[in-house]
Amino acid sequence: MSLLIHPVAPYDFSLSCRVFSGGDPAFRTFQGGIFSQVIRVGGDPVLIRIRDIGEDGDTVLAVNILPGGEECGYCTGDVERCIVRLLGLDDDLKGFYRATEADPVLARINSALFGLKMPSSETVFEALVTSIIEQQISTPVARKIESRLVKRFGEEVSAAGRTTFAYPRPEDLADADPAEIRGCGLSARKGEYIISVARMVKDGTLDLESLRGTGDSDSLIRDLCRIRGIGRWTAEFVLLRGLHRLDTFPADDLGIRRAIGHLYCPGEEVSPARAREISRQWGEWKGLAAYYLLVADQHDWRGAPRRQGNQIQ
DNA sequence: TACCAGGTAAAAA
DNA sequence: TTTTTACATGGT
Repeated sequence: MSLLIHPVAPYDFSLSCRVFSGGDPAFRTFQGGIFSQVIRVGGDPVLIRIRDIGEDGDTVLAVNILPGGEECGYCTGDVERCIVRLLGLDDDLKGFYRATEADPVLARINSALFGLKMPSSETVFEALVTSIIEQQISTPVARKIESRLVKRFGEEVSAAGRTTFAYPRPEDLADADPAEIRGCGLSARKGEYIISVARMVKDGTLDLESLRGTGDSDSLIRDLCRIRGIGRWTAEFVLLRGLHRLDTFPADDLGIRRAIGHLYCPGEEVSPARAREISRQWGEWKGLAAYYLLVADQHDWRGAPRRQGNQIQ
């Protein structure tokens, strides 16, 4: 099975997927121009592989879906909607570029990273688990731990001669043995947070998906912070990655403050308050601006990454 | 070898 | 009320 998707221009597929290169092929990766990940369609896990077959700067995405036999009951429309959300294909970057052109630092970055869109997680729950894993530890370490968690608790899909895994659902983690989560490299404490959130979602106490499109970002952050294990930093990343709220600016984040330091005030320590102050000029696009700054900082303008393996998603 | 890294909740002061 | 402390792993 296959389908074609035409993203809203401008969109640079290869640049936008670079964040996934180095990812575990058993879970999600970008390798040889192909993005691959297991997603759920109608509850069933399928492996999707995406490449850009557009010509003359026009981006057209060809999606290969496995398994692809007639007996597979999925609807390609659902697959398309999922991918559009996953890669942010409907986002219109022109509005962002216009809103930030007065900032000379960002204006330069925007032209270097023209067509970069911010991806999202498939579910809000996934964004929450990822963000809990990333608390305090470095990104490369977090990715390794997450990869172990996915392979241990995610549903397996065998296709194209490879074994891949869907991201664990709440029901996959709700009754997990804490020792096994601990065995993936998480602290016992983070394991408690994850199991407790998974149970609340499973038994219906907490409906994370219903947060989409409801309420202003500040009240969503306040609501999420009531959950044990979720502080402001985690809540803001859930909004950014899980709800694709491009106005959310995680000012407490060390990486963002470091990027602002490098790009706006070299040699200076940037406090969260100072970071917030600088972000004010980006209005409703603060979150996407932060993403651009992180990518620019990591890739050292337009060359090789500054630090190998240090990636955002 | 230590020490630090996209934090958080609980303990101690 | 505000300030420490423990936590996990892997890179430097």
